[in-house]
Amino acid sequence: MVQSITSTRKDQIKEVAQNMFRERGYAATSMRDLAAAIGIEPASLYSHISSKESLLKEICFSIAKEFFEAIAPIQANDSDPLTKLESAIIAHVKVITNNVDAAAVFLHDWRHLSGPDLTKFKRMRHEYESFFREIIADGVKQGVFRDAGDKFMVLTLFSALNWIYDWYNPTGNLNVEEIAVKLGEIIINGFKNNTSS
Amino acid sequence: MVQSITSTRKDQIKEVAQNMFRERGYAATSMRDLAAAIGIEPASLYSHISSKESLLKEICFSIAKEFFEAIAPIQANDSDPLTKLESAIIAHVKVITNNVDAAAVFLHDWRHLSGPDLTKFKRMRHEYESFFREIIADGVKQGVFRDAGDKFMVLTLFSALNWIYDWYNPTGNLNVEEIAVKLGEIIINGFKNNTSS
DNA sequence: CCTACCGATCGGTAGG
DNA sequence: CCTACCGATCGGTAGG
Repeated sequence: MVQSITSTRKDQIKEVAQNMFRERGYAATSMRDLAAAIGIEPASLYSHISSKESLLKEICFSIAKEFFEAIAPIQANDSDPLTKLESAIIAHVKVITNNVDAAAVFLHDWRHLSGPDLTKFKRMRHEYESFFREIIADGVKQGVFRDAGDKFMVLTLFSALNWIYDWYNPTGNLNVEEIAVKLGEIIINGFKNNTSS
Repeated sequence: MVQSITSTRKDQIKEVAQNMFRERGYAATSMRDLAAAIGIEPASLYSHISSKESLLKEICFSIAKEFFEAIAPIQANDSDPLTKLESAIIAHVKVITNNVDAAAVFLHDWRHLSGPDLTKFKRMRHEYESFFREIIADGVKQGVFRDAGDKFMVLTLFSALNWIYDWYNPTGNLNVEEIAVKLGEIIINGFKNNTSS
């Protein structure tokens, strides 16, 4: 019913959809649920979007863009693997905590994309992960990180980072910066090669 | 069509359901999909189960039971927090990797439980997490773990562990034991208080 | 375990 | 953005 001043109706649909998709899942959210939450008739949604899946597509790809933009400055920069990984972790965590709903949809409901969108999504995700994998591989090569296998380490890294949306509470007593830094510390400490220290 | 010798039709339904729920999600899996995969008519499913949700319930609670059984011997034992956490992590990871499908359903689709089952599920999960939280709190108190806040640490711990179902491949080149131990090492190393070393 | 079927709900369209 | 509506599919039951 109430529409914020800066957002169009389409943005509002996207926001409400993100929230409902996160809470109930894409498949379990009907267009009727969505319309009711916004306060319009179900059929009216189609004046702004072309299909339920197109809505999912937009959510997934716009948050993907945020992830890439967040790591771009780090990619450009040529610091050591440790500093680089630390910045990348913080950047990644910030994107998630600043967009919990969209991040949850991105991390789960992408499965419901189909055809070329699904293919494109997987390609992007792989590219994104490669950035982290390379930093880790460099760190291992330079002896700063223990060698647990870079593939395994990336998986562990994203495992630790990607579950945040499940428990992060924007109104809780930990702020984004604190979470990002603390989480980064724990993981990096876990990766560090301290057999030699 | 083909029914394994040791399992009843009901077990078979449960197994196929676990797999389909994991792959497509509970809401996106229809009883018709399930019946087709088994090779019987949709209506015939109801000779063995009472409803779609009861199937979800059985999956969620039987894996919950496995989690509790896995940590029971560790609970009984009174070793130091470090050893205890290590064993608990390994036990937890083993349950997940030995039951990837059920674990995925347990970790995600429990949301679709309702009424008293949902309440009971949440209570059990909280109890399970408390076991880990206490070990961590002890470790922090004794100075073996850094103090990042035990609530935050448990969240980080489960974040790192619970995503495994998403990438673990039973036919891959890492076996369960290796994954469990390596993952445990990384996390515990991350928790360790090495400012004093 | 099957045939036959139910009411409810789904995503989406036509036409204004 | 709404009214009116479509064909398809849903979980599940009756009765054998």
